[in-house]
Amino acid sequence: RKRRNFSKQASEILNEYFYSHLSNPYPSEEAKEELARKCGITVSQVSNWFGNKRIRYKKNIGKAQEEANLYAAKKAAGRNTGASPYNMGPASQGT
Amino acid sequence: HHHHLAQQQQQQQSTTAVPTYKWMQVKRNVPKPAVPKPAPSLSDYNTVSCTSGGYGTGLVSGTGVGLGSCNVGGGGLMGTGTLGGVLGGPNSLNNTGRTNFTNKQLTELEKEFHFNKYLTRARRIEIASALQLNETQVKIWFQNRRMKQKKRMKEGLIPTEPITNGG
DNA sequence: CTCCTATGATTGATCGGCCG
DNA sequence: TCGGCCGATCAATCATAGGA
Repeated sequence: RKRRNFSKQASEILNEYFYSHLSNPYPSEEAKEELARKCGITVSQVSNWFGNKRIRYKKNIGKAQEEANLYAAKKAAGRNTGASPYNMGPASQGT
Repeated sequence: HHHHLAQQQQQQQSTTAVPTYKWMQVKRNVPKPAVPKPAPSLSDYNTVSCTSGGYGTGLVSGTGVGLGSCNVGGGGLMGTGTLGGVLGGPNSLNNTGRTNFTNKQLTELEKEFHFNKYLTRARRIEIASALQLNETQVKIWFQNRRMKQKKRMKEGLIPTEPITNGG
């Protein structure tokens, strides 16, 4: 069985969501479905991706993650002028 | 939407410094990292050093950590099982406390699973004893198994055997 | 081709919520 | 109140893909 890395575009979408919700990177089932559709992968793969991302982010706290955060933060800020790709409900965020 | 609160610890204005959120500090009650006992006494094996408390800043979700630290030598459910095999059990405990199920054990468990997805108390005891596993181990295995099959159904509608499509 | 790192998938075990 | 189950997640690990 050969594992395939996700497309650059998919990784981009996932990272955008992750860093845009760094305060609570736990997408709801609904959000996962949306991400899966946009990334062209399954919901399970989205779950796996976030699971790995969270764990690996924690393992690198104080290394280069902060840098990555900067990357997405800027990106999100610039693109959100119109149709933001993060319209999905995160996971009981805010009230 | 459970033990994770989007509670901000600190909001730094500098872009280079990322705030530390709760989820980043969430530490789970990691199982016992095996028992480093090169010289197991044949009598005083009762001294089970459990990593109770002491997580300091760690946000252990557990409620009043102290007893649930050790998954072995507990009580109630696992009577003779003893996951960690304090008595030098034949189990393949990893350095991290993760149990390495043997092929035989997995085979037996899977066989049982095909027979019935849910176990009864009696059945569990039998299997646990037969496979030399903890009752909890068997219970958890079935739990995970059910979830796994469910997931398979959702993706490929194919229970058991993740056949690799030739496409 | 070889060595090392990044990354997706797997899985035993944990957490909180719900039910009888 | 207690034990079992569910759904989600954690945390360690496996195997492979990708870069130098």
